[in-house]
Amino acid sequence: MDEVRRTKQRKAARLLRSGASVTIESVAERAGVAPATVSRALNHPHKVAPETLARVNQAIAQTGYLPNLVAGGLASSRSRLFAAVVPSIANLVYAETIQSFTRRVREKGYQVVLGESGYDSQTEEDVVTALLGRRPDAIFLIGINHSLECRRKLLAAKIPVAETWDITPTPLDVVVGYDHDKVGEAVAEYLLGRGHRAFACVAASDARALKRQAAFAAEIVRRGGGEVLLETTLPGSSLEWGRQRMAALIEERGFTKGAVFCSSDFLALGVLVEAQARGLSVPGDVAVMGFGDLDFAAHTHPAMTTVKIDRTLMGATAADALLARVVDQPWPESVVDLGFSIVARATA
Amino acid sequence: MDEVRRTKQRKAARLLRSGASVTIESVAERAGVAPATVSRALNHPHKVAPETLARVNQAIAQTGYLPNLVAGGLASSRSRLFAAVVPSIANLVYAETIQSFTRRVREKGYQVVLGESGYDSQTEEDVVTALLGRRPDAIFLIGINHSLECRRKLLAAKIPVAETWDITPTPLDVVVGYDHDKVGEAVAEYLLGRGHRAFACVAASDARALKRQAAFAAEIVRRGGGEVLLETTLPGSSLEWGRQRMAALIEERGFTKGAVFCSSDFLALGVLVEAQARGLSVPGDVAVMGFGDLDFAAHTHPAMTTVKIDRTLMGATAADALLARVVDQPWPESVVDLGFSIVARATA
DNA sequence: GTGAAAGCGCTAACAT
DNA sequence: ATGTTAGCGCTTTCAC
Repeated sequence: MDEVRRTKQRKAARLLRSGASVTIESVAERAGVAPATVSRALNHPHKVAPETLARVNQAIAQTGYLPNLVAGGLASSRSRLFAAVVPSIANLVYAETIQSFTRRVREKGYQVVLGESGYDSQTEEDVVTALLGRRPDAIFLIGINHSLECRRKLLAAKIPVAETWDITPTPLDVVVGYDHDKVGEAVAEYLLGRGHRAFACVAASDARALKRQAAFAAEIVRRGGGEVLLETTLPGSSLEWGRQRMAALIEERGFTKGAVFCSSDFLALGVLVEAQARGLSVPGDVAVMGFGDLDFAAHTHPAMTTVKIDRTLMGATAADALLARVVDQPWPESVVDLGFSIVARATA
Repeated sequence: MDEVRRTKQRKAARLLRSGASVTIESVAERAGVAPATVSRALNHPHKVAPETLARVNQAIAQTGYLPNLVAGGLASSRSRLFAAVVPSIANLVYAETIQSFTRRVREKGYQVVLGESGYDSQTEEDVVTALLGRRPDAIFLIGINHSLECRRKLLAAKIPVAETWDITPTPLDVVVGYDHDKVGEAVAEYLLGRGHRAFACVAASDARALKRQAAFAAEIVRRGGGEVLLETTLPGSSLEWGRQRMAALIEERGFTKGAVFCSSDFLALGVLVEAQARGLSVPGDVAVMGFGDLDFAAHTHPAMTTVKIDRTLMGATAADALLARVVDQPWPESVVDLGFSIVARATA
């Protein structure tokens, strides 16, 4: 008895300190029902009598009760949290993917914890590990290259995993993306078809951009287009680096006539600006091709020819796949190829 | 006894189904200590004997134990989670703020749940409410305009709140940003000082951009610069809208000589492109001024004159303020004015 | 349809 | 320095 009293005292002290936050118990008392009924009213309203439901909802409104999802998550082993890790939040293409992903899962009552890998697989592993501690119901990743240890941890977590922005026959779970080799080849074919005879390729040094670059160069060679001048930048992408690499192409390699394929629209915009600033005409002297079809691509001057990737659909599809798996609904495909398309505009 | 057995059976069944995830208890058994000791080894290593610590760490490594932060959060009433809500994730300026915020809090072992308000205060309220259910230890917001109900809920949550990207003498808690009125005035002064005699201002219709626009126009008038042609776009910012508004300025308002102040660098880039596409010289005919000093601004052609905002510092400072408050360390200032600076380059 | 009871996996006094 | 104990606030059988 004495012990019980002491416990109550401690509890009271804590509540006082924490501002006596309202719990399911206080709502239950007010509504004259058991806590379990309040829980049901919230999570399975159809399992509760209409009038009881009304009383509970009234009590909730009166108290301003906000269910504690941490407690709920622990009790139900469903955190209603999805984890997402991207190379960089400040890269528009990933930001847009995250945006559509976040919106879609939010519609279903899930929230997103965000992590950033900085294009580094060790960091990715660390971030993934940290996020898994939050026991997310599913996880969203960019790319298919993860450290062995990272893959192991992901598998051990036994949750749905979506890999995106690439494609592979052997995904960890679901993969939704497109084929970078095919992009490189398609661009090579397109540029050759436009009659260009000299080629360069400026790519950021991240795994996927380099894959496109390699495939592009190989295909140009295979089709008799000759050697491709290769330039790379740090991962990420910026107008500045595009200008820089184009300047190098012109000054160090004498490239003033031909087509340049860039691994991102920002890089391509830089190449375009640098060419124009030096008095070269685009596409007359140099043709420029971007990648991504970001918002601005259609509105540069001249309008940018690029490769369109549906980033929004990619985020939404990954979300749908994870959502389906989380509730054990069928989601037959484990490999979703969203493809890409070449958008022919004026720069190439 | 029978009951105990039934319980154990249920537990066993669950573990089997869930893959028998390793808990603090299994680690404790393996290390030959009590669960509390494992907890201490993890959270207060200095409170544990070196050799015990070693045994525990070994057991952790052997089992691949990953502490359940959900359970930990519930037990300690510290979720080690920060919430962040921004108008749009796909807007570079917010993405960069989130990036520096996320990085800084991660260093201290916190994670970030992300929400998006879509520039709408009702949506903001909904998102904030949902995130508060996760019992974050602190929350990061953009702007100082929140619905009354939203403010109420924020206050009721009794957690540190950082408002950013604006300044006010009456923040909910801490505010770190800069003064939009002063920006408008400073730009007016700058442009007048450069000898311009006709003015336009293209602004996205979000609260802060409109504040800058109004202050700019008022200051131009006050200093005898005449009426300012005002154009607005939807919230957000894009090159496309910049071109569009500039086209309207030229065609509908006959604006072919003067200075245009834009509420973002993307908008300014659009204005620049449109002017150049129409054969107007920049800054000869039209001067263009942006806002934000995004990466690309220094590398457009001509280089863009703009207003520099330290987005990275803003995110990091907000993070520091919240981190300090969460651990009850002193953080004296409740209003942090990061200021801004005009970066005079070639377009204006 | 509703209530009682038993945890979810961890932390934090408290006792030793 | 370590173990014991009592919850954190909720969900979920299981009875009724």
